[in-house]
Amino acid sequence: MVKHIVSSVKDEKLIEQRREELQKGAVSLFKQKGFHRATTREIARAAGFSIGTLYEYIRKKEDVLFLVCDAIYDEVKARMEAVIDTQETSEEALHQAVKSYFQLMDDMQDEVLVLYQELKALPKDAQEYVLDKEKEMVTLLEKVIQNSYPALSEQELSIITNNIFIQGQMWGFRRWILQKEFTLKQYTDLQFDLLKSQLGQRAKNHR
Amino acid sequence: MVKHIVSSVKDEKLIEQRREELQKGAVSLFKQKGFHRATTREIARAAGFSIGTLYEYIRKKEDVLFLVCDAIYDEVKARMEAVIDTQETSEEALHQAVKSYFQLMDDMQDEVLVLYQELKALPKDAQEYVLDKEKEMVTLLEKVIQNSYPALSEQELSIITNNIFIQGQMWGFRRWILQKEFTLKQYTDLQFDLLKSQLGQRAKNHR
Amino acid sequence: MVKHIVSSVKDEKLIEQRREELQKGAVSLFKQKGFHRATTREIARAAGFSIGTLYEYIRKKEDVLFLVCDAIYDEVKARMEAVIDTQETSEEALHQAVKSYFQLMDDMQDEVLVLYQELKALPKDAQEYVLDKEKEMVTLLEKVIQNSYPALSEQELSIITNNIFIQGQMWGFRRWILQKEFTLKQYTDLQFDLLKSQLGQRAKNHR
Amino acid sequence: MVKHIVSSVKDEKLIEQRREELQKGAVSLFKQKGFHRATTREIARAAGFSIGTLYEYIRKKEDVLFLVCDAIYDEVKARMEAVIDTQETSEEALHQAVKSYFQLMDDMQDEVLVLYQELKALPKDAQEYVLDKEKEMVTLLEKVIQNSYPALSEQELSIITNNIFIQGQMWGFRRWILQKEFTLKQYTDLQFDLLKSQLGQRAKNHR
DNA sequence: GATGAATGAGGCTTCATTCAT
DNA sequence: TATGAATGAAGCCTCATTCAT
Repeated sequence: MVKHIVSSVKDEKLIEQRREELQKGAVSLFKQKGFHRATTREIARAAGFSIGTLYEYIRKKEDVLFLVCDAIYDEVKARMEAVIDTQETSEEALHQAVKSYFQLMDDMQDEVLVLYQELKALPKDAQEYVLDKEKEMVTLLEKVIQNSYPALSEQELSIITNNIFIQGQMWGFRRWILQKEFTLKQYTDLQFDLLKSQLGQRAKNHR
Repeated sequence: MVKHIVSSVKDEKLIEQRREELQKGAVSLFKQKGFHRATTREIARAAGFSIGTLYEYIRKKEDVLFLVCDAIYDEVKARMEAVIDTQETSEEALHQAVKSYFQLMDDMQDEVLVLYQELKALPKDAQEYVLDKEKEMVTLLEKVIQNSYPALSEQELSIITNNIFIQGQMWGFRRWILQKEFTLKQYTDLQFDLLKSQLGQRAKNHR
Repeated sequence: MVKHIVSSVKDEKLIEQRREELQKGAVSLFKQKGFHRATTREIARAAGFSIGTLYEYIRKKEDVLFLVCDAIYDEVKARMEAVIDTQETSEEALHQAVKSYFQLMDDMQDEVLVLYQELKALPKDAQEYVLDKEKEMVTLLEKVIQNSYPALSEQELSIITNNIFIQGQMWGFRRWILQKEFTLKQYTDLQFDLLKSQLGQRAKNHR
Repeated sequence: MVKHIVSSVKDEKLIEQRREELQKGAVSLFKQKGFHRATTREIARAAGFSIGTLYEYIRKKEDVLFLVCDAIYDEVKARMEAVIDTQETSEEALHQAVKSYFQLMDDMQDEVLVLYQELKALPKDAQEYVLDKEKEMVTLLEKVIQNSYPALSEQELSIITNNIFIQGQMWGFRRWILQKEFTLKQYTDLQFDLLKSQLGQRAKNHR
């Protein structure tokens, strides 16, 4: 459970449950109107409770945003961990990972969009807290790449991972252009091909 | 001049001038607080005139955002055109273009950030108008790449261009991670190296 | 027991007990923040029970104020009666009475302050009920003065008594000025001296 | 003009004027319902402007209370100064002063009541600021008394002045009892008589 | 009897926009 | 054309009170 946000309700189980309802509702609301345009009353209604009850579980409207961002990252991360094997060392494992990651980004485009748009509306400390979670996700990808191509220099590994990571996010974020030109499969295959060119090259160089 | 935004002032010269003051002020304001948190009064003050005068040159607060986004894209585009040679066909020309583009994204990180954050706050039609300008920028990069590597398939060209375009924007947008690990030069060199791996490979394949 | 406030609890003993806890907590709370700024939740907590339980013993927040004012007057009155002898007729008895009364006002400054500040927040009928208790206290003082100086006219007696009564209350209420200039003993002695001048004079006149 | 409260309006004259309207309306409102029960909208309406305009001249609801308290003290003080001659040394001058002061307290009972009830709702620093004004009023009375009875010790002078000051305020504050028993004239005459007894006595003692 | 989660009316305050000067 | 005072809709949040457990 998120320790950072104070609730006036005592029952921890209930807090967990209500906050989940809250996130669900809020994400779908923020997708439509964004955080700033959503009113607290709308947020409450979207979550299925009254404005009074909303404020039993948060202190400020901002807290909802934090909850949402936090939950999105948690879900993304959980699903990445479920789907990505950090032990395997084959090129095929990397292929799998990239496909899974891109699929995940496709599934969660709206959530990722919310993240991109609203993260900066959080107070600095909350931003950092949330971005730390992002780093863990990047690290996950990084491991997989390193397993398959252990010869990469630190910087090469880092920049390649970042590129992949970003390309996944952009699939949803720049859907207005990318999804017009490519299907997800095409996008995935093309990017993986390009990735292999880079990695193949690097592997040689470092041998 | 932007035709989309109505002003009650008649003198076109004046409109041009005032709107430039307006953009300048607004960008620096939006950098700090974002569009939603900036009040119209603050916008007016940042531009150096009164709230009443502000409303002589715009109709709604949203108009300011449009003006700003539009101006940013115009500036980015102008500077790209100034710096990128779409005639040259050498690999070196591409290298120059990438370096220049990344340098530009470094110069204008704050503006790009504003764009990323606030574009979605515009009404749909304004969004499209502005994104069309972005497409032109992408097209510019695309031409340079194609000049140097004419053998690329349409999709390869498109995705590679998009990747480069995005990597430039992310340099500023994800500065909290990228600029901790890399200097701009390192980032540029590494990305260009990776790009060459891809292009070299492709070039061969298609020959 | 106070008949005016309805409780949903049947057990009279319990009511008595809970209400005492309630008063104790509320007075100390009202001292700090005043009635209006104190929330019912804070009142409940200060009394040591839950918000639900609070509402078993009162009907409205206002009831708490009534309970508190009522209790304060009861305590003041009880302590005055314990300490003031209405039988004695000597000047010394009056001296004793004044000293005791001032001492009491010193002891209960905070309570008196609450009374002064919040009494007007009660509904009219409750105000009257409570002020009747105050009158009894004034009457007590009046008796003592009359015992010692039976020659005073009705109006003289009344005004002198009121003055003493007020001077006692003001010791606490205007502590920010009086308690900077005087110790309680000095204040008491000075006021008693002044009182004697008046009474001595009056006594002569009426003989 | 009160420097302590910020206004977003620039025209100082206007501020002065609007704030006066504000005080007038607010006092009469606070008389009826007290500060806490009066809503900001009621305050605005009582002053004759909209809620938006109200907030052009104050920052917080509390500011209204400050404005009101400050204005009351200013008026009381101005009227005392207009009516009390601090040069004269005759007993008659003192008589005049007391009569005028009591008359003033009669005229301004409601205002004084507001002061008594709500002063504690102000932030500490505002309280001090306002109470300093009260001290000046006490000082005024003190001078008159000292002029007529220069022989009084410092403490005697101080306590006697305080008593008079308080008796004036109480005439309005405890009207429910005092104004039932006395007319203003009676109250004034009786209190002045008592005062003379004290002063006469003291004068002798110190001669 | 005791608890505390749920409720929603209503309070305070902000701020985009208008309009008289 | 420029100004800035005026407006009020609408947002955020609190808190007295209720009621199911």
